[in-house]
Amino acid sequence: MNRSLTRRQQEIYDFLSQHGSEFEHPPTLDELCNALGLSSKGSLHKQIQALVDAGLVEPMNNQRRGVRLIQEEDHTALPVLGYIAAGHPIEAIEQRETIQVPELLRTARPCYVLQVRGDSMIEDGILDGDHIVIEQREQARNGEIVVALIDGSDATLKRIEQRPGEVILHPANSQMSPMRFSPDQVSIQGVLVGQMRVYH
Amino acid sequence: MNRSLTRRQQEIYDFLSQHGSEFEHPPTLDELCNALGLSSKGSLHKQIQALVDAGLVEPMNNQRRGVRLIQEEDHTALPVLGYIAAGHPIEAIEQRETIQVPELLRTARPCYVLQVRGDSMIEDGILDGDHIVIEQREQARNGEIVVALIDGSDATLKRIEQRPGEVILHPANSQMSPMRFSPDQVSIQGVLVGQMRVYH
DNA sequence: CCCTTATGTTCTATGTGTGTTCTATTATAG
DNA sequence: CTATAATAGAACACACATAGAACATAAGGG
Repeated sequence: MNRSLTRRQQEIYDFLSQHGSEFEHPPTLDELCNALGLSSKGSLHKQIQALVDAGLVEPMNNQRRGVRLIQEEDHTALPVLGYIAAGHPIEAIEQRETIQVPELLRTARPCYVLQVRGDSMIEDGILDGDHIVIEQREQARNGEIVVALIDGSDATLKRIEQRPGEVILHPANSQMSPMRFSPDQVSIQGVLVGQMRVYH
Repeated sequence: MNRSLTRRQQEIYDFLSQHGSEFEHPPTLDELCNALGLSSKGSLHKQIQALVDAGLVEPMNNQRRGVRLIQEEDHTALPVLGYIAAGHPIEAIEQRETIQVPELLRTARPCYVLQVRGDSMIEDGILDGDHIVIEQREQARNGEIVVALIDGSDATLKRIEQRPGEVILHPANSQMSPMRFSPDQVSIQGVLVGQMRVYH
């Protein structure tokens, strides 16, 4: 889809990117002309139409200040919802953040990313600061590592064991003990499908 | 398809590779002529046409600045060179393989990916089967985890400690012992900058 | 509600940068 | 010598860009 833009179109696109991050409202055609050193908004309009056709700018049907860039979503990116530390609610990140996730590390189902806090899974090779990829689903098989919500408030990352009448959450840290709950206390938020770590 | 290029064609191709990584827009034929010391764009055009026929350059149908190299490279992908197991040469993969690597997990320098075999770094959270991202360089700071080549043949992934007159490679496995070498026995192949694991 | 103003849309005309094609000439290798 | 590669240069065709006028539509004020 990223067809080649002409030099001028690229210039206009770059200016729009720049402008969009600085000002709340898109510019008018006249303002654009002024900024780009053009004297004919008719010419400019033609260029912008090319960007619309290229799928980079929203179609502006007679709207004022309608020159808005289409923010094309990166299909390889997933939202980073926040931090997960054993025994605390998931701590949301202020502004919406995303991170690229290789296809290999995700599944066809909806996934999201959390950042790990703490050492509760250290013996399974999940360290403090790691990014983990979670597949969003409400059921898990025994032995899977899940994001579990306890009593509707506290989230934790543990290996799950579901027995008749009870649910056991196993940490991977010999200094911590498995936790037992009744099934109605525990709701599964997702299952671990990938993990990433930065060393630099 | 990859028929042999003539001397001039190779030269042009090389220049285009160079240019493409530096400038956003492809050059015009005139610019190319100038850069290559030609005075006839007609001649150049013929050469470029040969590159098009060879499948190395996109067909430029009357487009301005249409001299683009064909590149199907996914910029988020890195080559997977093979498996690394302590004390063996890196086992190359038959067919060239690549894997997507998030920007966060790589650096600006050239990087490649290996897959880990064995548990020698298990206590640092690097498990059998993990994919690791290696930044290609020949020097390392003490404490960094490196791909080291011992005696020119055996590759291994260890934490490095460089002392005057000796190099110590530390595994992260209490059942294994640090290994000592003289500096001329050890050559650093790269430094660990990222790690990924699949759980599904 | 109408009028004005600001702004987006459409059209024609024009210039020029740039790719294309051609012919002719000169190297270079076998 | 012959064939291939490489070059120059002219002539051409078209993509790209621009200006400017005229028209259409939205927004706001009286």
